[in-house]
Amino acid sequence: MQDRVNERLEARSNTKAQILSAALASFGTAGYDGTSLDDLARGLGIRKQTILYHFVSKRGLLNAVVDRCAGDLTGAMDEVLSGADRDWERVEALVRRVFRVALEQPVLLGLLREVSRPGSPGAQRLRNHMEPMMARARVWIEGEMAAGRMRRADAQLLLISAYSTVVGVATETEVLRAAGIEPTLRPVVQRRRELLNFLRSSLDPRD
Amino acid sequence: MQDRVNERLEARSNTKAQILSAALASFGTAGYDGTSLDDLARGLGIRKQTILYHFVSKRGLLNAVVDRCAGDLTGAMDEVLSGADRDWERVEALVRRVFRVALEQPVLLGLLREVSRPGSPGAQRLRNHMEPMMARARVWIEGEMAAGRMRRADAQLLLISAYSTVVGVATETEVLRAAGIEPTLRPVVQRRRELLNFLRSSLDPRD
DNA sequence: CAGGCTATTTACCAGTTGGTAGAGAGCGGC
DNA sequence: GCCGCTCTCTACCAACTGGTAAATAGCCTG
Repeated sequence: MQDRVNERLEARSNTKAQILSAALASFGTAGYDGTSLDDLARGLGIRKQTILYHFVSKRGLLNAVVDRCAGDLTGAMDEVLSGADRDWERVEALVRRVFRVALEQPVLLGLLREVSRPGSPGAQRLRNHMEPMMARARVWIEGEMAAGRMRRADAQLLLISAYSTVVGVATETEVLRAAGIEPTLRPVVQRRRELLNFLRSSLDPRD
Repeated sequence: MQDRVNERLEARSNTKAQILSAALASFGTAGYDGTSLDDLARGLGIRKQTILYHFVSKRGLLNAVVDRCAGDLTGAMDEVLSGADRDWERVEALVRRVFRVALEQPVLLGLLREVSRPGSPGAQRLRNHMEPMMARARVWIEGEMAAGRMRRADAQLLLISAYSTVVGVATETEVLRAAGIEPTLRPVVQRRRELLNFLRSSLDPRD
């Protein structure tokens, strides 16, 4: 009996999850406007109305996708910000953790890129997710600066610079592919190193 | 008589040029799929069929826009590559020149971003424009390396890294705006400095 | 077995999309 | 005065868009 309930719950989340991940991929590559619900459904072997049943509207689907991605990101950042690392080590851990998420889920980067366009539907929603996390990071950094454990700098601008570097990885991967080069880890690792260097030179008091 | 001819020619290029720049702005902000010919025409106070008369199809319009932008970019690069600067100075001049184009025409960056997505219509066309210029730059850099005037490095990867940094400026501007910060020159200048530092540390033999 | 809930379907719709066909206006050359 | 060229327009269309309404089937509970 309970098995049956589980089975149905699994079946539900299965369809829903499949729609979600297919939508993530499509929004991230073809863009929001470039994605049609009919195509999406066809790709999954279901009818468009099933998508609308689960997510009410195309906009609702986008929101759900954004929510999931933002959750993955803020969750990862949360782990680090609740962790034991301190001072500069924490900054480094944060960067490495975010890059790890990005590398594990390349499609996530595509969506991030698509949705960071101002005026894009979902831009506001992404911002609502990221802002508290950014504010938290900012408060922490500014605290470190005040305590003399980090050099003084514009924390806000620093964070945005870091964020856009991560999104920029998506751009670079695409440029590489467009240039006919199968993307490797190398440029990504290089970007990460650049970002770490930049942050270290801005923040590390030992420099 | 000749006046009349000129007037007509001017009128022609006027409409066509207006369509072109409006399309550039719309493709760069709303994206290709997010741009409708009807809206575009309405914004210009003309009928959609006038657009189609001048550019045959929506795709044709995109191609024309890409051609213009790529022309601006390769033209700028061409100037420098035909100029008097040598060695590292030439690299620096190249970077500064390209950034100048990007700053003078922010919409161009938006289009570049839109069109660098692989699978995007126009991606191939952009590539066809950029490739010869990239190849030329690469040959030159590799020559400098062989002559010992630059340090050895992967010229191809270096160029792509530089290119995606420029495109990344578009991303950053948008992220800034999405974060509610009116974009200023500062982050752009910073990106340019970062890129120059990166290139210098990779190429300048004096380092 | 009746009733209700969940999930998916078929049938349908109004609005928008890019694009075609063709008419008309203004002009210069013959 | 008429032809032909360039440019812009009106009229129209088939295909597709996101979305609504309602039917159906399977399952659990009472």
